[in-house]
Amino acid sequence: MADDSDISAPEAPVRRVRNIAELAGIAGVSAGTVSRALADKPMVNARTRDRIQALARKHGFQVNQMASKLRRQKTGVIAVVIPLGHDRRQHISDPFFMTLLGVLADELTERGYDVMLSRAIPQEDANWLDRVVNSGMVDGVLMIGQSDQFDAIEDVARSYKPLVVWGSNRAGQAHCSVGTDNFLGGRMAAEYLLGKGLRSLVFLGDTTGIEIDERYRGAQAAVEDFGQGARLQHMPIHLSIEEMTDEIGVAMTSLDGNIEGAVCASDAIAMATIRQLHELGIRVPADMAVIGFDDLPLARHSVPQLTTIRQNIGGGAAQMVKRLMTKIEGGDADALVMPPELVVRASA
Amino acid sequence: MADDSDISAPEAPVRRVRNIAELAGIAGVSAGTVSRALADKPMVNARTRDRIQALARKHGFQVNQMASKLRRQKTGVIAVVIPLGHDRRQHISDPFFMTLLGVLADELTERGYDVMLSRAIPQEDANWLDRVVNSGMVDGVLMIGQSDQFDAIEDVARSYKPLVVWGSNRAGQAHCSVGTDNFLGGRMAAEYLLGKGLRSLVFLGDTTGIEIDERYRGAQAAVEDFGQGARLQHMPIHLSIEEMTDEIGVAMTSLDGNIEGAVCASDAIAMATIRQLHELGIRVPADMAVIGFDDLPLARHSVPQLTTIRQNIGGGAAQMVKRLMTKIEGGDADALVMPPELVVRASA
DNA sequence: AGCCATTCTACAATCGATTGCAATGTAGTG
DNA sequence: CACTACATTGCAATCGATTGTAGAATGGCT
Repeated sequence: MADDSDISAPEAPVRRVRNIAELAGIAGVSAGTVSRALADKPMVNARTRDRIQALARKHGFQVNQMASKLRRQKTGVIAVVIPLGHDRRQHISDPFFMTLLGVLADELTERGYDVMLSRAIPQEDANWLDRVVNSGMVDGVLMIGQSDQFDAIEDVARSYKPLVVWGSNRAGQAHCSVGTDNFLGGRMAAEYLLGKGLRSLVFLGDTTGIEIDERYRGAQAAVEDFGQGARLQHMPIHLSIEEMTDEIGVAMTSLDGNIEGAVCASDAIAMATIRQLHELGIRVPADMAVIGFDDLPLARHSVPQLTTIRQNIGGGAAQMVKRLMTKIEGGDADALVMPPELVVRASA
Repeated sequence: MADDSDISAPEAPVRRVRNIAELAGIAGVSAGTVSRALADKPMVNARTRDRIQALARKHGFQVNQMASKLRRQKTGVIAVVIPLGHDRRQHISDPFFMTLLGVLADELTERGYDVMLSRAIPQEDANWLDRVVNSGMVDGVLMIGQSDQFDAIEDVARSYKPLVVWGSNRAGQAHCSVGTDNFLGGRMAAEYLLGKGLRSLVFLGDTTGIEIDERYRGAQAAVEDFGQGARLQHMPIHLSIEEMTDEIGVAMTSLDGNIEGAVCASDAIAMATIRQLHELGIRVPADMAVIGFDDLPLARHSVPQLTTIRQNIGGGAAQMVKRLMTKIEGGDADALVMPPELVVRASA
């Protein structure tokens, strides 16, 4: 009977309700009751609850998350941060970032969390991580890659629990990481090429970031162990697509002797390489074998399809989120090092 | 002299300060002064300001964003939402989404905004958009694609100003959109193939979403206008990479007669198509021409490189953000329809 | 009717930062 | 010395929702 819309026209423009107090006024109850009703607390009478919820719908009312989160000291937001440490021109749209981000976002939204995206540039902002962590905006932090910020991450991780990082695991490190055994992956890639009888190899990738450095050292180890005159040259290739393409072109023409196989630090590099070789009239894999790293969805879309070292991105993302959840709940979680897997397709 | 760290060990563990009041206590001033000092307000004495800022740094103090945002009624957060209306299995990691998201994120972080990522599934949640808009969590909303939610978007846009959508523009629509002339793009793609003497074409893409539907209708118009026995078949292909691949395989073998050219609704579809054709021993472009849509970065990485209809994603993203900013400041912004551009590479 | 147990609801404190206004202090001037 | 002007700082209200607790209302029972 206090419901005015029954009297006025059915399509009457309902006044926009901005806060709980107003809605409480309309419903003739107190703000506390409205809050409990909207939260489906059992304490409030079922009839009042339904009435209030209907009223809220009718007036298009949504509780103000800012206020709610402040009061409850819980935000329901997870930050996904991408440190662009060693290669600041690397774009956030890097295909590996994007792929992992996509899977993480799916996983998190499914659990009712919102995702906040942060791009961090350590050179410009020394306590980049602190800023995210202590902003009071997020319940936890997922990080994609360690870049060259291992120590900075360690610092924060010692006092901040809900943090999980995609990347390498060094013995005794404080932060919880989920990632692939990069050294083994690099080794597998090189061994595969060596096993095919190729002796003159090149590693394409910039080794400032620790993950790629480990891949390189793995490949090196494989070549050294193999002996028999096998050798591995090294060309640092940046990760931004624009730079990458030219650098690879230069690399291909400036290398020593006749290269038979390329171990690439990522699928993106591998694809750019294949394309450059194609333009130089060098056939893959007949004239040169190319092996990638990551096994991104697009690895299957190249021609020839990419032979690559697979990281289990989907499984890894799920594990990152799972570990983060237990950490948010106060538990502890250990690091996860997943075995890489050789995926033989057509490029090597 | 009140500074205890000068007396105790240099690496003394400093107590973690959680709020302004605590820091104010340490500094011997009031909370208000601390707030002003940290915000660099000119009102506070330079010496006190520096002292307080130093203290804040030392104790690793960051103002609580939740509280700050609540008080200031401004969040500094922009939501980027992706409606998965017609194709819920479409993954958030779709390459077009990811590419646009990447550019948007770069653009927004540069302006000091944080980015909140939302995946919306209209079937499961009728007022998905309302929820984002009225959560009090964001200052504005950017939407990637309209999917089949044109009306829902219109509804919200009528009362909610700071909303900009990537997608099509229909005469008289209420929401501000930035996008490509999809009809013209589809037409250009088909005309290009027709101009090469190809007569039997197929359009690959599901037309439930309005953008792709317009591309299809553009291609149709081109074929009809051309006459001379040219014809266009249609195969709906879903957008998730997993489904796509099989569907294309089926499509290629079940189509009527000898297809000479494929107009693809996206680069992702085009690349999957090229690969499938490669496996069937059909050469591109010698046996069949394939033209994509989008010109994603990866279009240059396929072999052969993709001929495609270019959408100006970078420019469009910049325009979306610019329009959103003027809308946030209370201004008005009109829609932008960008001309597509034919990029001829090697696949057609 | 009277009493107890049970359910609901209202009140008020709280989360942490911001900001208008009042109050204090200091310097400058006649 | 008195008084004004200005620079700083403190006080307290406020943003909007949540929640412990006290008290009111209801129902059942003797």
